[in-house]
Amino acid sequence: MPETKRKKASKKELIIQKASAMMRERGFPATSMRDLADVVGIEAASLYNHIQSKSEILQEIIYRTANDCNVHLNSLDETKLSSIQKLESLIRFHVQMMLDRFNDYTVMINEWSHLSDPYLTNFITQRRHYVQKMELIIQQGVDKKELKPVLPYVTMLTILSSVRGLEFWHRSAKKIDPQTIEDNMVSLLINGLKN
Amino acid sequence: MPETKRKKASKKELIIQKASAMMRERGFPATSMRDLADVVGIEAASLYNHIQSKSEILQEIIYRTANDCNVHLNSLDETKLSSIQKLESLIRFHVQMMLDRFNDYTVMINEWSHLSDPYLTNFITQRRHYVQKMELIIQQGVDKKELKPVLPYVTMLTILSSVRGLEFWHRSAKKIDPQTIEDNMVSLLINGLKN
DNA sequence: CCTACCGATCGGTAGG
DNA sequence: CCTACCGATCGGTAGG
Repeated sequence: MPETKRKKASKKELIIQKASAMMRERGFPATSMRDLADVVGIEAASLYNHIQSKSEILQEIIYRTANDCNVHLNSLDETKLSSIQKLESLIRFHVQMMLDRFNDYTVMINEWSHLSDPYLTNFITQRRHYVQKMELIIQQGVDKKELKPVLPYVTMLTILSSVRGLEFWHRSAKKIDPQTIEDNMVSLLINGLKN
Repeated sequence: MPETKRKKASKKELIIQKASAMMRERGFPATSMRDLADVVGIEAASLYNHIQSKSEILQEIIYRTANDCNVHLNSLDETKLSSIQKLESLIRFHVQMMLDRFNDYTVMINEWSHLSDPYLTNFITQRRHYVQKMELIIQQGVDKKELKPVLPYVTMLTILSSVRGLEFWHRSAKKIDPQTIEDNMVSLLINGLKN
């Protein structure tokens, strides 16, 4: 029955969305299924008609988000952008993920260690590949003299960490608009890299 | 009896040190007093002869670490360093905190939200003052044309976040030595700021 | 510093 | 989707 299935799917989405907000705020271990059920508006036991376990929720949030990051990074391969343009695209993409999908993105970078195997191991592998591809882009920029002779590893860390820092901005009441934040971060990081 | 007191104090230190390592790894909520007691080598109930509560351990770790940061920042007021030199000193101090006192520093920046009031409110206030002083240093550098016309808020976030990113480096098996990491981060950030 | 134990809460299941 | 409930584990205390 499509109707039933659609309703179920959307209820599952609601659960995951509320869980994402709660896990971002309190962290995975401090998020109880009873509190989650409360904000969804059902009893704790009823959650299990839509999801299999608390762990499954975390897996869904993290794997979807990680997948979107991978898709973006891979799409850069098929472009003819310069290294510096690729880096700018990466920075803008991550800033937008942090701002537009705040809960999911923050849960991914803060709570991944609470995944259980084999999902934990798989995530770590995915992330290793991701940062290696980023480092390769930076290395190519250095080789072509587009970038200063920076260490790709340190540069990659600095870029991803700076975006992560926007979590702090997001929580605060600062009245700087998102586009200004994005542009400033791009120029600060890119200026430190340009040759 | 000084002897007894000294012994007790050192046992308390041992408990806090082991707790710091465990809370860094798993987070505060996922750190159980029974697991902590195991690595200390006593029964869970015996922990309470040395500490008052699980919360007290978190408070001790965070307040000591925050205090050291405040002391360093305040010491800059009494120097005649330029804005850029002050920023470099700040970056080096935080990198060293992250590398030398990895557990404590990481617990502070990742687990502070699990403090309970009034410690939580007090910590947030302290942190707000800290970042405001940092922003003032950056603003002064902009005013004196030592720095590019960056936004102090975004710049402060970028610096602190970049240091936080070293947590990732610390966990990895990268064979870059600490001094190289520190120097690279200083040059990457300072080069992006210099006028 | 231990044994013994408390009430509360956890993730999850049975059965309807 | 609910009521009723499970065993496990939590932070912490009493008493010695």
